[in-house]
Amino acid sequence: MSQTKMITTKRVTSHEVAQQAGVSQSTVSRVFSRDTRLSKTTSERVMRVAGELGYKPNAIARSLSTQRTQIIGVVASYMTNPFFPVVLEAFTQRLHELGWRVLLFTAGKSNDVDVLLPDVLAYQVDGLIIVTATLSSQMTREVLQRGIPVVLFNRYAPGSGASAVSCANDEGGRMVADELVRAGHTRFAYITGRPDTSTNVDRQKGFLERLAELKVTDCLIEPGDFTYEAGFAAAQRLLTSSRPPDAIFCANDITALGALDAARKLKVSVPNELSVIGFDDIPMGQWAAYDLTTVRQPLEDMIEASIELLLERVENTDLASVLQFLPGTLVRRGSARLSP
Amino acid sequence: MSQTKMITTKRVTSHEVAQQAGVSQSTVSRVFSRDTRLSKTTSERVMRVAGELGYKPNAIARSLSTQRTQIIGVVASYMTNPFFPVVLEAFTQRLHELGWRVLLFTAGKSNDVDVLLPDVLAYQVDGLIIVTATLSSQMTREVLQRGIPVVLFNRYAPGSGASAVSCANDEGGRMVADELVRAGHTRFAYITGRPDTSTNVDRQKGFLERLAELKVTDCLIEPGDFTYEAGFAAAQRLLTSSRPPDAIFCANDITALGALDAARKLKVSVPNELSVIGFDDIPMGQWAAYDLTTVRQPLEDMIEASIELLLERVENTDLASVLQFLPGTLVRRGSARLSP
DNA sequence: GAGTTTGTTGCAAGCGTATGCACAAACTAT
DNA sequence: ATAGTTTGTGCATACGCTTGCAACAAACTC
Repeated sequence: MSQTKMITTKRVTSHEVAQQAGVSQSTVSRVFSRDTRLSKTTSERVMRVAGELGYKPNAIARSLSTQRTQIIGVVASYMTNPFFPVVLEAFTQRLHELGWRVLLFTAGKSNDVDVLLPDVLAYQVDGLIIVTATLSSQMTREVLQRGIPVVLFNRYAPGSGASAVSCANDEGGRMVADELVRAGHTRFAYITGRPDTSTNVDRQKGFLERLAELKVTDCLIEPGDFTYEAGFAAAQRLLTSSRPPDAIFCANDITALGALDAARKLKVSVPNELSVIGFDDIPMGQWAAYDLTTVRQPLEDMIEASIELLLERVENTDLASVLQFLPGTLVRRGSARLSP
Repeated sequence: MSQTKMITTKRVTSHEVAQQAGVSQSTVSRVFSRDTRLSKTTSERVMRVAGELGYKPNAIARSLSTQRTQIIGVVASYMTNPFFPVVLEAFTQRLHELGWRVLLFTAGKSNDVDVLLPDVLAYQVDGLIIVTATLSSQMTREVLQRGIPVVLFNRYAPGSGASAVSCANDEGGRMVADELVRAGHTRFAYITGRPDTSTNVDRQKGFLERLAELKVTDCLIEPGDFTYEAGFAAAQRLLTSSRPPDAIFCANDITALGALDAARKLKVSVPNELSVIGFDDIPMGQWAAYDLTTVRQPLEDMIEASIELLLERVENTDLASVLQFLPGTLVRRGSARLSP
């Protein structure tokens, strides 16, 4: 069908460079793969000719030949939560610095992760980073069986065979409980994220466990889904109830911002009448309008760890999977009362 | 060096499927490229065997053979401005639906667009979408010379040979001027974005031109850079000056949010004492804390147009480049006074 | 029943690069 | 001078797939 005459396009290949430079194609190839045992003379001549012709090695052909694409697949979505774009940008940037390319996939309403995974695999990615959603265990198995290492970021699935890097979410939840109790709060609430995520489960678990240890039993659980809107609605429900809480821990920052705006709308004074604490430490938390107290995830370290874990396993497929939890730190700002 | 024994990994190729199914390799290939003239019998048998063996066509090999990678390169950065993540997600999603993959590149401090472009090219992308930053004209030329169509999103560079899709920014600026003047404002200000972007230039130009047409000459220009922090600082400077404006037009929404927070901090009542209007219509503008009046970019249409423009040119390299401007719409919310 | 058309499938030549092996030239050591 | 070593380059094949061309059997046509 599309038999358009390709008049202009003239891809320069290593053969042409070789011919112009009076060497063999293999020599050109060796020049570009920095093969040591090449005379400076030829090397330079080839480079010069290549430059003149505008030759760039064809990464696709190289991939086919080396059985390595130097491509990492990244699955990320929910870009309306500012946490993910920042993570994505950092990953892309860092991987690029290390000589890897990023093939981006976004899960969404129409396409589940499991649905788009075959496409990921078709492109022979050397490794896979999953920032949003989780793979079905069946899919994980299929991927790992092909010898493609997987790292889950900010989530984990023990026994799946996938490695994972996550914040120590339970510990974070405990820190928040400590902080709020120490500040003298008595009536607590937790606004959840999506209930099927390890992130939400652990934050909630740590929070409630620590509260129990401190002999606090008065904690409402209000359902949310990690969004601003859910946070707003949940906080509104809580604050207009017969016995409103004086401290709210939110499953993530964006939820907390929603909660803060609900408080503002209801003229509930923060932090005098109400403390709100989030989780993530997204840039917006620092904005004057919010000044959000939160648990900071050690993003840089988490990303660095993820990449290291992944690339190690790209090099050596036999390495066992690893779960890694990095500690968060409480960042005290204006949205939560301080202990006296 | 890395001569690890690949014990587990057994990539299934079309040859193996062919052998198992008792047909030739080409037949297997034809089955997977939906070649019509194949008997149902063989077709189904091949499919069944392929399923059993877990065969997926190797996209890399296919790319090499067809001279088409089905990969679109996307350059995007500044993920802290919520506008871009949303755009990126939409692009990725839509392109995936249409059977294309996205290779993501982020420009940044260390790597300019021009620096990472060679890498983009090495992977033989079939097309290029640039969401952030602009290419140097030299680079654009080099890309286009290779027959790789380029679409600039939300920015343009006339005469570069690259197509572009953008909001009618000047018209948007004019709409804002109209709205603010009609509401009875008299002392205006514009907080700029990065001055070297078409986006900023056009919004400013339209705004000022329309003000001039309406016989308004009193408009301060305060430098910004499309960030919250710059908006906050600029608004603070403006509002604490000897003769503060009563209406501020911001180069984009995130700047406007900063301006609103500055006003809040300085106890300047919005919209009574001050109107603020942004540009983009990011989701956060709807939040209760801001309720931002703004010019909405027709994102869906812009993305659809970009993709159409790009894919057209992937099919037919000879098509001339096109600049396309889609009209924005004023979204009236609470941050700007309404006309009486 | 010979000639023609139609529908299926196989053969084989690429696509652009990497790399083991062979070999010539230039040294080093006897 | 000879044998052994090092250094630099080319040859040829492989990577997994697509696709033009040809082969062939089956189904028609007259």
